[in-house]
Amino acid sequence: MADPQARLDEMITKLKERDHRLTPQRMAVLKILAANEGHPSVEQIYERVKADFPMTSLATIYKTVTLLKEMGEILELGFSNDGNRYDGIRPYPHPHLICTECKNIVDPDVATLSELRQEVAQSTGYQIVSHRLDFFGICPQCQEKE
Amino acid sequence: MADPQARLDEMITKLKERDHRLTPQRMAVLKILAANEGHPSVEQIYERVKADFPMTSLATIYKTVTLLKEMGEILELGFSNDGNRYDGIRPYPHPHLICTECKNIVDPDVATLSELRQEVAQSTGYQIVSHRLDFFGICPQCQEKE
DNA sequence: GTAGGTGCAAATCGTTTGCTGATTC
DNA sequence: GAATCAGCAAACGATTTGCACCTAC
Repeated sequence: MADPQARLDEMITKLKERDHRLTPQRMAVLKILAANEGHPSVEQIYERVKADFPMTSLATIYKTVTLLKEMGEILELGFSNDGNRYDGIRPYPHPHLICTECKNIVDPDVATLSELRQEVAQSTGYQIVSHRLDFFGICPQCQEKE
Repeated sequence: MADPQARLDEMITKLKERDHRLTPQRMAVLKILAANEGHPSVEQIYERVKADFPMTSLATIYKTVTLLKEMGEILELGFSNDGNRYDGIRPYPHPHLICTECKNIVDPDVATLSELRQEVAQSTGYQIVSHRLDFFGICPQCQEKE
């Protein structure tokens, strides 16, 4: 499930099932989201798409991202300050590790997470639907720079 | 540490130490944050303060909240959609449980959380500075309404 | 008296929306 | 050919800022 090409094909299939069209711009956005390098922001996607299609507008990126989000094909990491970030390769809740210096985002392995959800559900009576777990820190590269 | 009055006194002390003043509006904001009922938003604080001081402006609420945030006396829960929410009684990272229906926020007890941080730090080499853990679900009251 | 605070209005920034003309299927 | 999409500009909502007046200390 971490194969960008397979993920891209899957997204394309899902779009066609819903009678959505594959324009060159949209294709470029899909590729970037499926690659998921550093969990890009809309602005970053925009810059990369403009390299191939200089006419592209920000609104188009937003529209495609919103569509994929509604389809559940990408995971949105919302931030109240900076812009939101997106994960197109693992569109389900999972922990993230965010470098506060370079703003890169990676996926750490966390073994004991599902226990946490159960623990909270049992002790509170809530019906847990989703979760969000972010760790903030300084990545090894940025530590060296200091 | 969950005593609103003690927390209020502590905030007042911290403000005076920094040569900040205690205006009636600011006092009202502090009280609401120290009570921490449901982790209020700026808008909610504004509405409650206006009950006592109708002249109060939103900007003043924002300025006080920003000041307290910078002083580390309140915890900000940023949300990219809805407005941010604040915790004035436990101004350090801890898990939250958010009802997606009524938007209320409570603090669940989670035992195994500190292990998680260590696990991530060790396996990634990051210097973990902070974290954020949110669970989204439907609270018992809202479950009954359905 | 003075540093700091308040209230107002305007500015900001990420995101959304309305519309018109173009494009995919 | 028709439904969908792209691009542009205007609208939006939460938050911030600039500034003149005010007030706690």
